[in-house]
Amino acid sequence: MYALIDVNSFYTSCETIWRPDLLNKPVVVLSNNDGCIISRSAQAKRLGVKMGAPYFQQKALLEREGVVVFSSNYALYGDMSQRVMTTLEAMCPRVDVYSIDEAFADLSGIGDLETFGRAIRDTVYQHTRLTVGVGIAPTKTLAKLANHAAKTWTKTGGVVDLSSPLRQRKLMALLPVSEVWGVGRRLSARLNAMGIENALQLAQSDIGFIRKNFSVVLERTVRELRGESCLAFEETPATKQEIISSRSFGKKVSDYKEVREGICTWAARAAEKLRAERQYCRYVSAFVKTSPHDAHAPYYSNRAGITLSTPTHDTRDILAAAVRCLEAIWREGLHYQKAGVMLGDFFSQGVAQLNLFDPYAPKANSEALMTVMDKLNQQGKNRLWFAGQGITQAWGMKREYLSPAWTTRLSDVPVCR
DNA sequence: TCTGGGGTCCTAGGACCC
DNA sequence: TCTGGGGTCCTAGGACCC
Repeated sequence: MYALIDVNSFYTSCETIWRPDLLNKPVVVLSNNDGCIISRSAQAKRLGVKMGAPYFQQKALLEREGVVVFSSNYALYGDMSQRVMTTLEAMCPRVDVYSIDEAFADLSGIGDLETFGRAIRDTVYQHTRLTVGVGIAPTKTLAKLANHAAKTWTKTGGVVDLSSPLRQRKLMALLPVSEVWGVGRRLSARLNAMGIENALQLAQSDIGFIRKNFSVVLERTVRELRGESCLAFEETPATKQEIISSRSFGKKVSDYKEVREGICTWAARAAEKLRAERQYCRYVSAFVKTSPHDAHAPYYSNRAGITLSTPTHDTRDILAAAVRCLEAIWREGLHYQKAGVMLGDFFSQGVAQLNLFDPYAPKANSEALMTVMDKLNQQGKNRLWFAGQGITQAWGMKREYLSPAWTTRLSDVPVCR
């Protein structure tokens, strides 16, 4: 059984903890550049303030209703998130941190689930003054649904135990498909057109039909709704596969130098993140966009990427590559709204640097790897750093090329992240 | 005038090789 | 030069999440 624990109105709650005078007042938090509303207190929601809406569109409403507005403070939210997760980790045997304000917990071996859910709620509140909702169910997708119910219906006291299939069906019949985790706007529209309107109908639809008309992703969702666990519990965070650093300019920019400056700043930031991950990258790309909202000018969005011959984490290399990309996509006379840098194709430093064989040969065979492993074991060097997709990618190899024999062998080696 | 900043996964289609 | 199928690899784009 899983629990999904998530903090109510996380960003606004973080702000109001330090401002008791704002308790029970309408409060919102804005995105970078004060562009959009990304968090609302319960009172702000009640006033009809929309999630994700541009600030300038809601400004009149906010002023009229006396809503208190904060710019975002990610350092604070990160810190508060840490405290919540630490509390959860102390209470639950295994915790899968899903985002800054939510985590799945494995509840196997716990007797009274609902009582335990309340204990989580109370303890997190004592430690952080933040209120969480707890949804309990046999799969992640159902736990999400239970959590939604816990938040929507106050009489639940913020905890919903959905272990019984009967209760699962009852709840699903009440919820529109759009509330299901993994079903967004587009999918909802398509499902509705086929007569699938609530979560229960989705759960009872034919797997083959879903697979044929949609994708394996939605198939997994359907199975999860039926109580078949398809999404793995991930205690250790997966290594990143790409790093993005980007920002809106907050105004229209047409000067090449100004855009280039932005690209350089973000390239440097991306390189920092890369080093913090102890990774090296081979792929560097830059992108620019004009405003998609401007009705008078045509929309332009482009990106270009370069694959370097050697993986690097050096700011200068990454910056130079990003500027070369920018030169390829730059168009004179446009008003740019946003630009950024993306890094990918990660490698890790480690065995590859022993030069026992060409680390980037695409089809290096598993025999060679076995030799490397043996040598490492002999030398007592059993600490490796793996890349994005584990060691397969560190060597520029595909998983298919690996024999099961040495995959097993690998599991004996401690992995450092 | 002002419209976030990250991420993930999957699929289709083109290039290329045999 | 024509024809064609099968396979791999890569990229772009779509959809979703918070």
